[in-house]
Amino acid sequence: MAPPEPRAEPIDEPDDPVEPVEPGRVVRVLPDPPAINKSFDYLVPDKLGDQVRVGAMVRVTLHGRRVGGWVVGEGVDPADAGADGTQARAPGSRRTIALQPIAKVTGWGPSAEVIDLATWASWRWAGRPAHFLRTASPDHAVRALPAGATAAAPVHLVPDEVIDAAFAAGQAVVRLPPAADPYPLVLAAATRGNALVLAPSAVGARHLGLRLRRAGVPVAIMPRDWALAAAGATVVGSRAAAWAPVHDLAAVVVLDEHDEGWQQEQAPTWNARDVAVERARRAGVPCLLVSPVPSLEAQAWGPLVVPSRAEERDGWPKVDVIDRRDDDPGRAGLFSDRLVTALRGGGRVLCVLNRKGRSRLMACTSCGEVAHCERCEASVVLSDEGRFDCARCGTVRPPICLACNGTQFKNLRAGVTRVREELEALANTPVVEVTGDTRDLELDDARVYVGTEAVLHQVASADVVAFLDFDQELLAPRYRAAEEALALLVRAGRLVGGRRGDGRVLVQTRLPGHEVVQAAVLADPARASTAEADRRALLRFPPVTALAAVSGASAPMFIEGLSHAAFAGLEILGPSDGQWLLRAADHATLLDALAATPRPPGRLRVTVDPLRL
DNA sequence: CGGACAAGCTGA
DNA sequence: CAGCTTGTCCGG
Repeated sequence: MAPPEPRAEPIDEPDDPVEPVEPGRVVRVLPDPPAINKSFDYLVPDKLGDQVRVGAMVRVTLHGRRVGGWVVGEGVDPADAGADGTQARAPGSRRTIALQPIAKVTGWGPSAEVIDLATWASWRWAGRPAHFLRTASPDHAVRALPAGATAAAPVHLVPDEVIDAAFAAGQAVVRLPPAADPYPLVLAAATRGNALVLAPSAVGARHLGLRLRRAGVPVAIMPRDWALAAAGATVVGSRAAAWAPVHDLAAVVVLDEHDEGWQQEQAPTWNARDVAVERARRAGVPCLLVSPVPSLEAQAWGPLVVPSRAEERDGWPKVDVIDRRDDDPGRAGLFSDRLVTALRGGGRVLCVLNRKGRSRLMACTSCGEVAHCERCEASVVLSDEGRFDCARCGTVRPPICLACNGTQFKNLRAGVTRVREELEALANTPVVEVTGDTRDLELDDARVYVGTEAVLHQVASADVVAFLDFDQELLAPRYRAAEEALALLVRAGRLVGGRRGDGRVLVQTRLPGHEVVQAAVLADPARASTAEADRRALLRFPPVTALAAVSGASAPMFIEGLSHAAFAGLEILGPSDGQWLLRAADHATLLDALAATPRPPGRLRVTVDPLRL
């Protein structure tokens, strides 16, 4: 033996060599580093016996080092080892394993229900269970749960046939217009027991929670009140709260279901709305998805409950459409007379100009029509070969105006900084520029703002919201562009209020007849969604199909394995820019194929339900 | 993840 | 062939 060199760090491990284990409680632990995609069995020391249960967060020794983990199973028989789902123990190998004891119990963690949900999510978004369990875990160790909150105090509930219809359906998509207050619906859910209520922004969720609390409802506001949520209360939060513990789940409500923020941007691209829906399904409790502009996904999921025509109309803003085809397609295009009047009118004006991305728009010099794809309506760009290329569906056509057969086109674009200066001159007042990374400094000083859509998030209210170039939203080369554009109008509508007030939304466009514009003008979202549903069906985009994008260094090998197995109903498209696209008629076909294909080592990025292609 | 160990690359 | 880098495997 080498001379005992003093160890740099004294690790206390008195019971080093574990002897062949006699009876005792054994639990299965999933280590916390997501890369260890495997669970292991551990012994429960007697003194920890009362704290170790499924969902407990523990620390264990793995390969000589301490890692955190979750107890995901109990009462396992160590004889039938091979602890994980991915790889069964080699047949014939009968080796007994010297089990290590659990080193420490950190505290409470996600419940068995949420652990099962994480297993489902790892299939649904091709991710690691540890990733979801991390999201589902408290940010500080929870040693003990507080006393469970008692039943809600009596609350005055406004009888409302929309609410009744929604809950009667068990699962429903509730279409409430932008200016409508969803609070009565949330309150109705909370009076049924411990509800899970999700709102897209943390601030909005907090306000909602405080409002419920004032009404006497016991409320846990996530992520701070994790322990209270686990003990029993109505749980309110934003995206991560889809994973909150809820003691005796009675109902699920997702507000602004259409919001793209529900989906996580990096893989696994899980969607909180879909997690909430699955949760409600598993618990057998009512689930309501609320939105002024229900997504096609939601509409494919559940029945639509709609308020009266009059109520819905009142909840949409007055929308003025300004047809820019009448303008000189050159410089004056961004500043219509109507806009100038609004700028000089005295109220607070927000001007929205999304200059993100490289979207170059071409307009016909003779008639002003924006060059767009004849197949899918997206804007097209002039390729080096002198043809129009559609970035969305790939259709190529000769550069001829679809409206007047003109062959001359002008490149339209404007920098936001110059626009700010011009607005300042036109309005004769200081104009503040707001972008994604603007801090909320002297924001309320100004009367006129200009910026990307961030301006709609950072300013609380306005008299006028003007979209300087709405075509950029309508024609963006993303397959969800129409839904995203309508969502912007919803946001604008909330800032200016319903049509009984004085607020207005100005839409400058060369496509005044576009169904998204018409949907807002007529307060009828169905106009947009029926047109969009047809287009998606034609192009075989979700929700008619299910998609996944595969990229990264080891993508070629993964794709090879996938195509070798020749899964029925799975299409493999690409590669384009090093990215493959997988398409199937439904998620089950797509995800079962992904799950059945071994992952090669190396970087592999699988994006299920990509928002852009 | 991170340690163990095996298989390759380099240098004299 | 030592000595080091790079890769693959595996953990209870």
